[in-house]
Amino acid sequence: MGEQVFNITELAQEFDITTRAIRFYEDQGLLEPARAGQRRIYNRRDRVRLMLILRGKRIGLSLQEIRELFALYDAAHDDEPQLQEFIRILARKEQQLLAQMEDIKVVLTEIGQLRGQCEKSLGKRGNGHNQAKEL
Amino acid sequence: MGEQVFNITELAQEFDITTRAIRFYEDQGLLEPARAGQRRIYNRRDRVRLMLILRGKRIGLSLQEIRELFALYDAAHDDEPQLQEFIRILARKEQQLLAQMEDIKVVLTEIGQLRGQCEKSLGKRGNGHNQAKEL
DNA sequence: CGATAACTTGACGTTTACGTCAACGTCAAC
DNA sequence: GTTGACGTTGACGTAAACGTCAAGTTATCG
Repeated sequence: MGEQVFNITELAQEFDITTRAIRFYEDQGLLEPARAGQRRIYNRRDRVRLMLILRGKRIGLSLQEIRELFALYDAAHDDEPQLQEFIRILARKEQQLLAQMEDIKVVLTEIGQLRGQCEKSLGKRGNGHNQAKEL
Repeated sequence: MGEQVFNITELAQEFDITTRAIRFYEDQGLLEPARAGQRRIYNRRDRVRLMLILRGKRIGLSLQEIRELFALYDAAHDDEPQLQEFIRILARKEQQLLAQMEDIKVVLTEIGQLRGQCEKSLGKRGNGHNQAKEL
């Protein structure tokens, strides 16, 4: 009934990051793996944390923000002011994410239009001087 | 019939950035405003460029990527290989953006769930030891 | 036992995107 | 004419997120 564990290179390979990055996250207080001697041993919970870190990064959170969210989440279960603060942070981030999604939609639309234009001008080649609007 | 122009502080205020940032974008080859003596004069086209720069940043493009896209867009009208490259870059970025939107959706969903939990535990207070699942 | 591989802890270097002076130019207002 | 307000060009500083050695430790294989 031994719990499943991982070493640092396994995690690095699984998530396609460097071991240096993983140690850096630990330096920043985002991970606290157990040790066997001086070597780091990661359990499933550590692995989940790492996944959360990486997803946080993908949506534009800084490591500091991720750490704050971890800390608040840990504290939020029995401290009401912390819990309120947690909710506020989440709401604020939600607004940022929604705004970002709007930007992304706009850009995707424009990409589609531009690609349409490109392929058209590839088809009827040789006109060479499309009027470039305003950019 | 003089064209509408702006100076650097006007643009800085309008877009809530510093003049330093605007000059930095020029250093990086993203803007080329006219000059009146040594002072910079921005026209509507410069202003649109600045808007594009800022939107590019908001969706996670580096200044270098933005510059490349500008350059490719400029060249793409009469150079077919450039145009193909342009399309490839746009397609790649589109995939990144779609993946990012997926991440954002997941996080927004979780934020909603967490907020629900928070408000519930605020209502029926005093149980103090919610089982924190896996985080 | 020695070699090799994998891991460890510093320590310093790097890139991006500006911030922050310093020192100077210029133009209108007093 | 000088005093601000605003603008300019360097030059150096900074924070985030690692990369890149260097030098030592531990485990394992033959």
